Amino acid sequence: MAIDKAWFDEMEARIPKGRVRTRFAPSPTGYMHVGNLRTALYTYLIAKSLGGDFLLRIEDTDQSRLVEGAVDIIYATMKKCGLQHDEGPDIGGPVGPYVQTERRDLYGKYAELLVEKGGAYYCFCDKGNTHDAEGTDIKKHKCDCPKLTKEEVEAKIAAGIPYVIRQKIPAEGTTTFSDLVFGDIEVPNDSLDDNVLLKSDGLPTYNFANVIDDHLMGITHVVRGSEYLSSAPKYNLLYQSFGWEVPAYIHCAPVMRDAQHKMSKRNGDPSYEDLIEMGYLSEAVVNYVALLGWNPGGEREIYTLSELVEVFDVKGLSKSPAIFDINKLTYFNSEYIRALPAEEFAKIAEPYIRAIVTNEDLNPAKIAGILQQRCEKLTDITAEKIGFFEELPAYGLELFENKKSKCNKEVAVDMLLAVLPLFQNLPNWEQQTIHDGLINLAQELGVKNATLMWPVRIAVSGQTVTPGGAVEICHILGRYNSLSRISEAMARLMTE
RNA sequence: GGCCCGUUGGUCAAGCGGUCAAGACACCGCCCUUUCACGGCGGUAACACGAGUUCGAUUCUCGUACGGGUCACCA
Repeated sequence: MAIDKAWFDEMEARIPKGRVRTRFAPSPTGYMHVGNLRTALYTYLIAKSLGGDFLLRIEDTDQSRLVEGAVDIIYATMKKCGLQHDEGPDIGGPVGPYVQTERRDLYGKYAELLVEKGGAYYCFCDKGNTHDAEGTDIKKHKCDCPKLTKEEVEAKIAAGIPYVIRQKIPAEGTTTFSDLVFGDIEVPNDSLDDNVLLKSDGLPTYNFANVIDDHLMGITHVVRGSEYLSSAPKYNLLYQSFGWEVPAYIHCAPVMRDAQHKMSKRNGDPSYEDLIEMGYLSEAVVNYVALLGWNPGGEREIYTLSELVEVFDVKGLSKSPAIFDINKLTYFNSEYIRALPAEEFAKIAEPYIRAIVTNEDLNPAKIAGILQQRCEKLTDITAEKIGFFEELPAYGLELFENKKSKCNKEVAVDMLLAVLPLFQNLPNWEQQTIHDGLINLAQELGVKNATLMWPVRIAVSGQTVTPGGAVEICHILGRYNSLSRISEAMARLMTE
C-alpha cells in the first residue's frame, strides 16, 4: 500500500480550474421527485448564471437500491426540463467516468491517502449498531483500531480480516462550516462520529464518494438537500485532511407535502412524471418549482428557464421548507397554456381532443381555440366539456328556460324559427359572419342578444354550460350540423 | 434524547429598527358578458409566545413552544 504520488498528481492535473462547476448527483432509484427536480434546477441555474459548467453524475454505490431504467428517467426528465448538462455519463467529459461504480478503484486509493495523512484509520470491528428502537442513548463508534500500528494493520489485512476505513474526527474543539444559505454553522467535534468512509466491500459511502468526486471533478458549488446539513462539518474535516479547497455549499430546504411531511412518492405525492401525466406543462412545473423556496425579489412570477438563468441568485433561497401547492402550480400552468401560440396549443391539445371527438368533420384546432382560455391543465379537456360536439346529448326542453336571458320554450321556438333561414342563407360559415348574422337578427327581432343566443346554444349543444358560446359552437359544428340540431330542437319544442 | 436548522395570512412570499406589514395563489363579492372561462375592480386574512436591547421592534439578543433534519458498512 505504497502511495503512488505520480498517479495522484495526474488526477489533480485533470481538474478544470478557474470556472464555476456544479453537479447534479442523483441516485438512480426510480423517478424524479419534485424536490430532486428543484435541486437539479438550482444546481443548473447556479452554474449557468455564473457562466459555468453543469455536470451530471450518477451515484449508484448502493447496489441494493438500483432500479432498472431509473437512469433513463433522469436523462429524459432533465432533457424535458431543459436542464442540459455539459458533462455526464452519456456525453463524457474531462473528469470521467461520471458513474460512481465505474470509479470504484479511485476511492480506495484516496482512502489510503487519507489514512496516510492522518485523517482516517483502518477499523477491524464488526458492524456495530448502537442505537436502540427508541432512538435514545445512541453511542458513537469508539474502538482501539486507531491505535494500531502500521505493522499491526498490515498484518491484519494480510490475515484477511475484513476492514473498513473510518474518518478520524478530532476529539475536541469545534468545526465551523459555511453555507451560502444558512450562513456559518459551528458544531462541537464530539458530536461527530467516526463514520465509515470505505465499506468492507471496497465501495465508498456516500459521504466519502461525494467529497472525492466533487474535488476530482472540480465542483465549486455543492447544491444538495438540507438533510445533509448535519454531515457538512465532516466534509470540511475531510477536505482539510486532504488539504483541498472546500467548495461553496448551498443547502436547500425541502419541498413539503404539508407542514410535517416531505413530498414523497411513498405518500402518494406526485413526481415530475406524474405531474406531466396530470396535464401540466413541463415549463410551468419548472417555473413553479423554481419559486418554491426561492424568489427573485420583485413581483414577477413568470419566468422561462433562460430568464431564470438571467435573474437567479442564491440570495433568494429560503431557509425554511416550502409546502407544495398544487393550486398555485395549476395557476402557473393556466398562465402557460394561455400564453401559448394558438397553433402550439392546438398541437398539444389535439390528442386529448381526439380522445373525445373522433368525428373527422370537426376540426380539433378549432375546438382547441375555444378550450385554450378555459383549461388550466390539459386533462381539463374532458367529455363533459366537449363531448357534445361528437354527439348531441339527450337533454330536457326545460333547458331553454332562462330568466336572465328572457328565454322560455315559446320564445325559443320563435328564435330558432328565425335562425333557421338565417343560417341557410349566410354567404359563408366564417365565425364573424355567423356572429354578425345573429347579432343583426337579434336587433331586427328587437330582443337582447342573450334571448337569441341562449336557445341557439342549447339547441346545438344540449347543455347550459359550454366552452365558448353559440357562435363558436355553430362555427365548429359546421352549417349542416348546426341546422340539423336546431331543426331537431324545433321539432321537439313544438311536439313535446 | 444529543447536535443542527427553521417559524410573516390557508399556501408561496416581500420585508432586512420607524411601513396603514407588499405582491401572488386560493376564497368571497362586484363589473364585463351569449352560458362557462378570460379580463377588470374590490374584500376577508399574518409577524408563534415571553423577556430583554432601543426613543422605537416583524426586523437585533436570549429563552419557551411548535415543526423539521440528523445521529447507518443508505444515499
